[in-house]
Amino acid sequence: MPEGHTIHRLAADIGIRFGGRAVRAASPQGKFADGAALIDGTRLTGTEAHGKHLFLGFAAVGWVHIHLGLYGKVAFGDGPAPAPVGQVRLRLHTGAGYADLRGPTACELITEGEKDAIHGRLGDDPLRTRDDGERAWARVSRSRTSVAALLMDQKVIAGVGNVYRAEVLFRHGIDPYRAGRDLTRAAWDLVWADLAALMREGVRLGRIDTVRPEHLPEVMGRPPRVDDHGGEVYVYRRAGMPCHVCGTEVRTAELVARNLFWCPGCQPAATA
DNA sequence: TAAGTATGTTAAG
DNA sequence: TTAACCTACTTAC
Repeated sequence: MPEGHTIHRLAADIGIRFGGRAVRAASPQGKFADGAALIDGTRLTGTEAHGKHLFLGFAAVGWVHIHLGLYGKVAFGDGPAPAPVGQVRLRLHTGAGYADLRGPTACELITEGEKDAIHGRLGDDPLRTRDDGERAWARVSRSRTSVAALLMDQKVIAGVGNVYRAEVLFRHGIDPYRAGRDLTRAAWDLVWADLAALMREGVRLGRIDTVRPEHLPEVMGRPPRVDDHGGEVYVYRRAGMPCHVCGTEVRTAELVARNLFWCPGCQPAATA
């Protein structure tokens, strides 16, 4: 689940459920027992997301910084909280509802200054209205690194993960191995705007859908995709299967320790 | 029961 | 560049 859209959605959902109220906090699993004890009973004063980082503000204490990593999850429930199931790092609850955090890479209490430092090392986030992609373009346009690697670099662009990376490159017919500096300004502007739109839709739907209406399965005569990541996509995890648009076999390769997917037909390597 | 996999990041070498 | 870490679920034996 966790690319930037998941985190922004969590910031909004936690804000709606618990914002402005005194909340009870506990760490049933024990790994965040000290932090939970400090915020327990204090008021949640704000929530924020930047890229894949989530910040829960408790003005009286500080910020809870959460990073879900690869398999972290938050589960919500209504009513009084039942006995915790599995490894619950942090449980927030009121009489009206609860949220359970499991498996995060990070769940820690930090100061305003430490939070600023995290923002400082993150790049532009397509989901933050204050970010326009200029800083990201400054990095991309000067880099010999592949655009596929740049899109995964949180210092360059924050919140894009393996799914959005693969899908946005497909949607713009960009060869993932093309160097950042070989992208045109116009191509970058389209990629940035598309990421903002796709991810905003991801926040709204709670899943990653990237297939244009004219390529939807009911139009193309193929069965709807059933995949555990939950959305309709062009190339992500479709290695060896025919491209929805041109029929070429989707390829996969490892790039910076992650699985890259692309269609060589729709995203041809530039020829000199 | 064990192994493998996952939308991620960091620290060690 | 490699390994480690966090959890739950699926697949293989």
